[in-house]
Amino acid sequence: MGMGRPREFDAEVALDQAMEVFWRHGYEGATIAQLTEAMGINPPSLYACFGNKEGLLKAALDRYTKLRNVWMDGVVAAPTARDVAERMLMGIAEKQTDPANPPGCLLVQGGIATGTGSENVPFELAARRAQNEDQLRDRFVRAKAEGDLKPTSDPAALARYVSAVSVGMGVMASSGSDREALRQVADVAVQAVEMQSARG
Amino acid sequence: MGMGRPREFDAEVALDQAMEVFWRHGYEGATIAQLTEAMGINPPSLYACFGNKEGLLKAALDRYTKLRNVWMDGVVAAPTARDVAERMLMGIAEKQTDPANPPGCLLVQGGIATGTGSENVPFELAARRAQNEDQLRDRFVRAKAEGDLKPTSDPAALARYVSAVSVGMGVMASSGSDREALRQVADVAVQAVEMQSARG
DNA sequence: CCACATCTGTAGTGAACACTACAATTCTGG
DNA sequence: CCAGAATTGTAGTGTTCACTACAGATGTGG
Repeated sequence: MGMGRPREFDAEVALDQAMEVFWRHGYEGATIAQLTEAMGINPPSLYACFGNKEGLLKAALDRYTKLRNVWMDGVVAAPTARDVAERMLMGIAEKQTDPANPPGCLLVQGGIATGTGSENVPFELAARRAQNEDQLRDRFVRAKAEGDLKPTSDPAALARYVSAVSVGMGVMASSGSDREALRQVADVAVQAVEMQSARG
Repeated sequence: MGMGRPREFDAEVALDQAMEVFWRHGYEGATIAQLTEAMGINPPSLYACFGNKEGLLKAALDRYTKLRNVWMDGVVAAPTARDVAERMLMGIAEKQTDPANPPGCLLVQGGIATGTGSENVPFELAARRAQNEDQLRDRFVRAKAEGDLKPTSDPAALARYVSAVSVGMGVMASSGSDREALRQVADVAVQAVEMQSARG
């Protein structure tokens, strides 16, 4: 018994193309026709490989968050809570205005509100945003234990705050704000974290 | 020559219902069937009154921003830049988790990314968000002139920052964050503005 | 009371959507 | 080289979408 005809496309390359379409048009705004054209395949190949449109989105999100987590590991490796916030927000200002990608963040652009039948998508995106927030919170908990953050500081609140600013910057980027505008936002935002630092 | 059969529904009441549907499902996620049912009218009445789906959205946005502007006038009436930021962000924490409305902000939920043919919608929302930012900026310019904000402060950057935090809070609210979580974000965010205050 | 203008409900319209049936093709194992 | 398994391109499927034609209803001006 043979193993069948081999796939003629690279699933990861195709996923990158699909990711860009979802990033630019959102889950519901992206059509199968756009996706298959960008991926360079025909609908049956898409469905055989990813199940359905939502399965394709999840695969694209997995790939997106995987790359993002590598970056986040570098962010939380900064020596202080203040530097973590600065590295994160300044990095986001850069990434979200990188002309190599659509503006903004896939975890926001993917879909905040949806029609009936796609209610699952916003939850999926929110869950992945929450992962980043958790990682930040853990880092800030450590910073507090180390005496880097004030004893009165609230690491969870700080993490939520940095996460909220990131999302806000993503929306700004997608609606045309340039890199300098985002840097200014990041610069102001970092000062709030600085105020919670022991030597702030 | 007569004036024709009079309209049997109240356009403002119908708009409120349409606003809620757009708020919950976004522009593209809202269907004409959902809109007409919520408004209590049939499609021909909708099209006769508002032109098309996008015209209905614009009318709903006009109504939304009109109410919001009244509130914003109260916000910028606060005595200091810091109090303006606090009043705005704490008020947003409350409004975006008000069970009388869908969670979040219509100017975000309405549509960040869209499919082909609705590219105009995100611009429309961004333009209305920019109005609020401009109003904040003007208020912070005044605060700087009054010596309330430091001479080194950047009113435009501060306004952008507060606007970005507002948007981020809106996304958080729509993905399930409760009022207390938003209040914590607002509380941290205000501290950055406080640092730019002359007596901060 | 009649001509006319506008609204209302019913019942569709064509287009676009996500998804798939099917037959031809290309591989592996024996 | 042949049988079976998986992928491929073509060409659809039914459904849902925004939007509208039309006929009856309800008002105003003369």
